[in-house]
Amino acid sequence: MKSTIPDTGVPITPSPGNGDRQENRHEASLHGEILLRLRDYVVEGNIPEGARVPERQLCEMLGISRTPLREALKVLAAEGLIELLPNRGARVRQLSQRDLEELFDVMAGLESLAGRLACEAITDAEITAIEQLHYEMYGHYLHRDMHGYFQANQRIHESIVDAARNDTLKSAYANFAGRIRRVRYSANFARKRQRWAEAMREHEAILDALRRRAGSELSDVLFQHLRNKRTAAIEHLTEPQEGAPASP
Amino acid sequence: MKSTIPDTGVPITPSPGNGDRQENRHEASLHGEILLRLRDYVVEGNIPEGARVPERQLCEMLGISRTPLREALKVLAAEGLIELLPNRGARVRQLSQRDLEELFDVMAGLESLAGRLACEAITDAEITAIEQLHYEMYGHYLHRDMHGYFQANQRIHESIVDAARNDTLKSAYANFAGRIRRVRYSANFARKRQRWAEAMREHEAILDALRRRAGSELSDVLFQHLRNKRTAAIEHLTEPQEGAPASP
DNA sequence: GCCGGCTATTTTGCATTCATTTTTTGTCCC
DNA sequence: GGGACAAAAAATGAATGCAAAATAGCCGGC
Repeated sequence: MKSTIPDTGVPITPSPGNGDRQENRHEASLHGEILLRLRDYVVEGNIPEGARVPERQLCEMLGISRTPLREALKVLAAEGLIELLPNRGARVRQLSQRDLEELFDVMAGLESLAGRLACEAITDAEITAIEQLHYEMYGHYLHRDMHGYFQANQRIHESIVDAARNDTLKSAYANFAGRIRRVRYSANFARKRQRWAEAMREHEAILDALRRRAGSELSDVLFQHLRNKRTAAIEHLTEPQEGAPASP
Repeated sequence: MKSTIPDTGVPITPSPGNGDRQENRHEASLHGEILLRLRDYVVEGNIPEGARVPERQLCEMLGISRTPLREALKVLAAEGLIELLPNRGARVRQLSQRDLEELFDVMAGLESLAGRLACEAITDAEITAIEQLHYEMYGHYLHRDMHGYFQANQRIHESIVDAARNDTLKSAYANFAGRIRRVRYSANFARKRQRWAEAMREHEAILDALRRRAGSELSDVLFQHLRNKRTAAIEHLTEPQEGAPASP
C-alpha cells in the first residue's frame, strides 16, 4: 500500500525499515565536514556579531564550491547560530538581551529536567564522580581559580545531563549551549565575589538533592541555580565595565 | 579591527549590527517554501516510516530543481524529522520506542518549564481563557468526544507555552511536538477510560497550581502529567490491538 | 558640500551539468 | 533453477552557469 503525494500521485516507495540508528553521519560528505567546521568556527566566536559573511569568501577559504557551503549555512540557520536574510546573505545571529534571557531559561529548563531524570537512573558511582568534581571545584573556588572553577562547574552540569540517559535531551542541550557559548562573557559570570559564594552553596544543595535522588527537589534547585546564573550574566552584560574588555 | 579566518587571512567584514529580529523569513525564498511544505508533509505522516524519498521525484512533484530541495532536506535532517544516509538518500526518520520515550520526556521538561515561567507572567485574562478551554474540554470528556477533547487539550498546553513568553522555548517545543506528531497514535492515547479520567484530574491540578501561580508546583504537576501521557502512549504502542487500525 | 537618482558590479538564488557511488538487472556458470 | 559476477541504469554529491536582486559607485542637481 503506497502513499502518494497530493496533486501529483507520485508514489513513495515504502522500503523495509532497517534499524539504522545514527545521530550524525555528517563526517563523510563534504557538506557535513563543512558544517562541522563552520559550526565550531561560529560557536567559538571567531566571527563578529552581525558580520556579513560573503559566500564567495567562505568558498575560497574552504576550497569548495558554493553548493555544499549553502547547505551547511541552511543547517546553521536552522540551529539558530546564524540568520539568512533573503537575497542578502548570511549573518552571525545577533543575540539581544531578551534572546539571552530566553536561552538561559530554556537551558535552565533542560538542566532541571536532566536533574529530575538523573535521579531515576543515576548510579552511586556516578554520584561519587560528581562529588569528586564538586570537591575539585571547591578547591578552585578557594584558590580563586576562575578558569578551573568554571571548567569543573561545566563538567558537573554535563555529568548531570549524561546521567539523565536521554540522548535527545543531550543534543538539545548541546545545541542551546552552543548558541550561548558564542557570547563570550561566560567566563566572567562569577566575577562577583558574592555570586560566586552563592553558586557554591547552590551546588551543595544540588549535590544533596542528587544524593537523596530527590528528583522534584533537584529540579527546583537546578532551575533556581541557572536562573541566578542568568541574572548574573545579564547584569554583567548591562554593566560590563567590571569585566574584561568587550572586544579585543 | 577585523577578524580573519585561520590559514587564509580572509577578512570578515564587520558590518554594523542592525537589530533585525525575525525568526522565520523563509516564506520568501523558494527553498523556504519547499521547507515549509515538506515539513508539514512529513509531520502529517504522509510518508511511511523509513520510506526512501528519491530527490528526483520530489523535484518533479514540487516543480523545482534539486538544489533548493536538497537545502530543505538538510534542514529537515537537522530538525530530526528525516535522516540522510550518505550517498543513499533521505529517509523518514524511524523512531524507536526509546526515541519516543526520550522525546516525551523532553516535551515534559519543556512544558514543565513553560508552566514555571508562565506563573511569573500570566495574566488573569489568560488564566480565564485557559479555564474556558478546560471546561470545554471537560464537556468533550463527558460526551466521550475524543477528537474535541484532544483539540482542547492541545490548545491548553499551547496556551501555557504561550504564557511563558519565551519564543525560544516556543519554537523548541514546536520542533519536538512535530517530531512526535509524526507518530499517529497520538489521538489514541486517551482510549483507555481510566487514563482519560486520570488526565482530567491532572488537568484540574494544573489549573489549580496555575491559578495560585505556584510555579514550582505547576512544574511538577505538568511533568508528571506528561510522564503519564508517555506511559500511556508507550503502552499503546506495545499493544496496539485496542486502538484504530494502524494504516488506513 | 551634501543629497538623490542612475548605472555598473557584486552577490545571491536556482537550474543545469559533471563525477561517483549505489542499485538494479541481465547473464553466465554451477 | 539459483546464486554470483558484471555491466548498465539511476541516484546522490558537488561544481558551474545563468538570471535576478542588492550593493556600490558615479554623476548631476540643489
